[in-house]
Amino acid sequence: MRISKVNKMHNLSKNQQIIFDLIDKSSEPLKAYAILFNVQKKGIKAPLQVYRALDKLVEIGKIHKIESRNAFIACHNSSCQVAKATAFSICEICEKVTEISSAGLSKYLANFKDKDGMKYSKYNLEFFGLCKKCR
Amino acid sequence: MRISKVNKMHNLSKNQQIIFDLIDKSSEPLKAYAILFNVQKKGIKAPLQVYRALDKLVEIGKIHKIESRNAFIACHNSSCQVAKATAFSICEICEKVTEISSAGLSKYLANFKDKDGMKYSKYNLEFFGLCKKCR
DNA sequence: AATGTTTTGTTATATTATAACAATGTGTAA
DNA sequence: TTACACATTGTTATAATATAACAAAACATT
Repeated sequence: MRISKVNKMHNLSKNQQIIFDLIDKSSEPLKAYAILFNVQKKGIKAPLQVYRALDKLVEIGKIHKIESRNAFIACHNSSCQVAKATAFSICEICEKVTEISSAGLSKYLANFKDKDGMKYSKYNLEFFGLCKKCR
Repeated sequence: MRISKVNKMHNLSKNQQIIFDLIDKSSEPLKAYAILFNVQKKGIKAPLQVYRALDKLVEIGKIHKIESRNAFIACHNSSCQVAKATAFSICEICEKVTEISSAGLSKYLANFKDKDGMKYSKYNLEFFGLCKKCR
């Protein structure tokens, strides 16, 4: 049943919930092994358990990977619909990362056509600069 | 001498030149250890020698890192001026990567202001989709 | 020639991520 | 409810990516 699968509520599994809660509570992006150390007391002992949960959470849009930092943050866009069209600002001093939700930006990028007239509904954009505090 | 330093021609060092040549001739992004294996016959034996050259080449804009792939491609923008404002399209099937040079896109992104009115002159954008051949 | 800087060479190690396999749990439909 | 498909877990081992620390050589100014 394709459609119900796609639309289905994602009840997180035990490990997924533990790891999502940790990332969601964090004020900064978390790296996989930082997560591992933090959840060892909860019985998650191996890197693979962490990576599997991270993969799933990324797939369903609950978290995003900051590619330039190999770190993960919870999605704070409207109900995590925007799993595949992400934009972030990253402070080069304090490493603060903020998810950007700008209708204008996402519209512009979703409609962008390359030289071959090709459009892309999936993208990841990382802006770098100095945040308010570090400026 | 600050100014001459900033503007100076980058005569590549021996290792930098070897590694740049390899990347420049490649039709696809190269990973660090793939580079290492390819240049061992030229006397570059250790990962660190590769990473140092890569760091420098990225810094001076001769190559770019494709963050989502941990791979490197030569810059094909007009004389590599655009070291810090990069955009790529990536085919999710064949992994072909193309650097996008669009005046409109770079203008839009350079002028983009976030909620705090903050602008960013440095960014990296990766589009994902299917290339012509794989569509 | 003296000086500061960059680059190199080298060994070791840290960090990030996946392979392979067996077992257990969960949702769904007959 | 039982059986089936599928997702998740647990585990050990290993692959892939990247940096630390230190000494020596090369290079570019003065």
